[in-house]
Amino acid sequence: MDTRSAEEIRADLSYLFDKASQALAARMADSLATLRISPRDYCVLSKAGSAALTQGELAELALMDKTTMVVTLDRLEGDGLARRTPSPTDRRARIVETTDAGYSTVAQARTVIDNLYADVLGVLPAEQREVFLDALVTLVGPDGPLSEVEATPNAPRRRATRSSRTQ
Amino acid sequence: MDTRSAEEIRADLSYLFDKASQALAARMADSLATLRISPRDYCVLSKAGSAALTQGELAELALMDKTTMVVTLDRLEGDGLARRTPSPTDRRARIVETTDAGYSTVAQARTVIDNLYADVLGVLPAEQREVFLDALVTLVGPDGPLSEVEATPNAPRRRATRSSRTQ
DNA sequence: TATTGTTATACTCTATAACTATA
DNA sequence: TATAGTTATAGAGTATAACAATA
Repeated sequence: MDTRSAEEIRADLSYLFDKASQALAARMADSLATLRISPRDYCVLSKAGSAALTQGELAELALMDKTTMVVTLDRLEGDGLARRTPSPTDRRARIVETTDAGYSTVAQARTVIDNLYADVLGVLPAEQREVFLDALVTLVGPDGPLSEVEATPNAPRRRATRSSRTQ
Repeated sequence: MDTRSAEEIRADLSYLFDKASQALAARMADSLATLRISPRDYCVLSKAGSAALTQGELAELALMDKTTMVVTLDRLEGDGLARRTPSPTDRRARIVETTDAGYSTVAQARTVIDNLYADVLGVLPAEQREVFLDALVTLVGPDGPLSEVEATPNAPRRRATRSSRTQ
């Protein structure tokens, strides 16, 4: 797979983070697939459960676009895990509620995820595990060098006009 | 940004890895943009430099599709950083060479990346830094729980036939 | 006029299929 | 027949624009 030496790989922080992130995401998706939901479904469902939020509020909380939320809720509602109820105070808005089946799925998902994290972090001795997590929180936390996700997520994503379609 | 408590965030391994990976990728892209290249450009350019590889070999080494390599090399060649030369032994194949400008850019990029990594890891005390990197290598390494990227990268990505276009 | 949720659609990214020229 | 590189394009994901109903 990788023809580089162990030292070279250890020095490649981007590779280490990317691989860790992707591999864990893949295992997470596989695990949650047994419950017929995606990681995003879990994210939305678990956040919707407690509070009575509108779609827009939920989208903001889950850091996704409102149009992506529409698609996600369409599927969750179709699968009987969530429900859209008209807001009593604003006839434009719709409150997202988790169904009983949804609560059950979220509970099972929590167990699945806990087991996954335990399995992954279990390979590290307890002491090293704590140091590792502390370091990760330091890097990613509000004052850390990996705090911001800002800038250049992809490309401008602007709609093409006749004049901008130069490339 | 994140309304969760510090403990909740510390317990969310997916979030920590995703944010670390994305934030570092963003900083990397920003840094390399000053040299007018993308992270992928650097990856290809640095691997092409030493050996005299064909496009296909280079694509395999860089873990990308040969069609993606074509697009990448089109741009690198257009920018005068790489060159395609006919293979002396196989008239179908083309050897990828790094130009003098390409070598210069790679050298500058290495410095930029080294500085970035030093800046990021510099927030950790030396001892913690070593424990952290050891742990990361353990998790991601060949015998670790985050070794494989396998399975379900996205969706099947098969061309639609009349019968499969059910969804 | 501004905002909520929806629909339609455009843009990026990446990979599959088909093609040309060799082997 | 099989393979290297190319081109065309499909598929997935996600965001922008426009719209209807309501504030």
